[in-house]
Amino acid sequence: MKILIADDDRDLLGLIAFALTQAGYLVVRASDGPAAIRAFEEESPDLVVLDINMPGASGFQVCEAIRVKSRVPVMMLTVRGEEEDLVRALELGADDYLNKPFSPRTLLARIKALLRRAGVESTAPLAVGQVTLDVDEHTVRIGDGAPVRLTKLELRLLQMLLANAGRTVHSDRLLVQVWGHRNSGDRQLLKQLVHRLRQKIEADPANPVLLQTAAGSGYKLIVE
Amino acid sequence: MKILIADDDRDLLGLIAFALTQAGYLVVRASDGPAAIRAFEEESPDLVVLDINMPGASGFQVCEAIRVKSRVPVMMLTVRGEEEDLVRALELGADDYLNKPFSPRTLLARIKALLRRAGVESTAPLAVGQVTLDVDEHTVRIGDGAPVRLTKLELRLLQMLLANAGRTVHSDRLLVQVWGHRNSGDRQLLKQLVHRLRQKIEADPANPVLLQTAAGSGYKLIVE
DNA sequence: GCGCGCGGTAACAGAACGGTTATAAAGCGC
DNA sequence: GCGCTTTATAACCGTTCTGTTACCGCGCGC
Repeated sequence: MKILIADDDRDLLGLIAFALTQAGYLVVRASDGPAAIRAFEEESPDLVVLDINMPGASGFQVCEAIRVKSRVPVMMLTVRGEEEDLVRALELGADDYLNKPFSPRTLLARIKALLRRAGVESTAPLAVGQVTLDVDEHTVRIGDGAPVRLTKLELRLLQMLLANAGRTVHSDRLLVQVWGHRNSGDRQLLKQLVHRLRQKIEADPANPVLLQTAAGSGYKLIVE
Repeated sequence: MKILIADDDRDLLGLIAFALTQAGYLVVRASDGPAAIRAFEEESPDLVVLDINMPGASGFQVCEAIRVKSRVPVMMLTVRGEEEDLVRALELGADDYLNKPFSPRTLLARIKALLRRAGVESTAPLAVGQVTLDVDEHTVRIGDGAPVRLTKLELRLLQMLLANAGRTVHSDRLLVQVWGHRNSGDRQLLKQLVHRLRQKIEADPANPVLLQTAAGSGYKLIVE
């Protein structure tokens, strides 16, 4: 699990990096905006921690640049009291924020929660009920059938449904998690993706058993 | 999603309630400490917003009372500069705080982030008396009957009635909460929706037991 | 009686929704 | 470039949902 941290305060950067490394994460550092954007593109981390106040490009700009091409979880570091900054960050697509000063323990807890929510916590083969998902290989196996190859989007969709197995996941949330945007007009994309995924994982795609529709809200994966 | 707001400033209370209602949340109000604790127990909200300075029992006491029996997310409203209040609130288990004065937009962004962080996004089935409402699945169960699918509007209506179970909800309020407008000519919409909902949840739709008419004002849900 | 307001019911049409198919555009290895 | 896979866009169809119109029955004041 790779985490990118961007902050111009070298001491703080070192402290955070130490804490995260201890916790078993791989840490990439950047100490200004442009470096952060470059590092993001080169390293494609699983999570990004951004300070708002940075030389070069502010955390806002970095967040915006990241959001254009990715839905990776972003955590913002803010100064207490700067409400407007905070709101702007959240509206730009940041997933969580943390007021300075904070304890490394708090940061770690938040990062874990964020990763869990994004469903990227474990890269190992993920098995729930009949469905066994191998994220590295981009394959699923249903029961003891042959592994089936999935595309990037199919994988992400299935990952989300698997992370919430048995519960309904709303279309809007799926749109955000899979594509990173929420234009409600893009329901067609989801329709298509679900259709294609059903062709691959359902014994009878016309009568889905695993990937069921929750009319009016979204989809859910049935496991027993 | 139900939110309890406790503040002794009626104007502020109204403003917040309006903003949150517009954003699609169900709002429960309290204007002093004891009322807040009572409301918390009766309504079991998904999130609580507490002013620190309140007559009866301070926000601290309310927060403490809530924390004894629940881990629901709590947001404190503080006056800027009162650092020790803030620290005390966080130690008592508050999850976030907001300095007065704040904009409704700020509050909304923070509440969203807090809900996300708490992972409350998927609401557990909401049960009052005979009626069990599962918002995610868009279904109700009456007693131990089979789950019945509801449409979006039916769900919203039932949600509103359930949130005010036992009390009459005025037609105008239902119109605003369900459709977002108040053209009094639109009573017919409500009539229809009530009719359709009764077909689904009443054993004998012609003689409603659960969803009763309050002649001249509105409707109410009977629970015992 | 009559007219009137109110709530309940029925019926229908347009909109919205989900599934499916077809086709275009983008990405990628060669 | 070429061919293949993946992704996006559009169109069609059947079903469900929703808004509208109309009508019925009841209570009430006149």
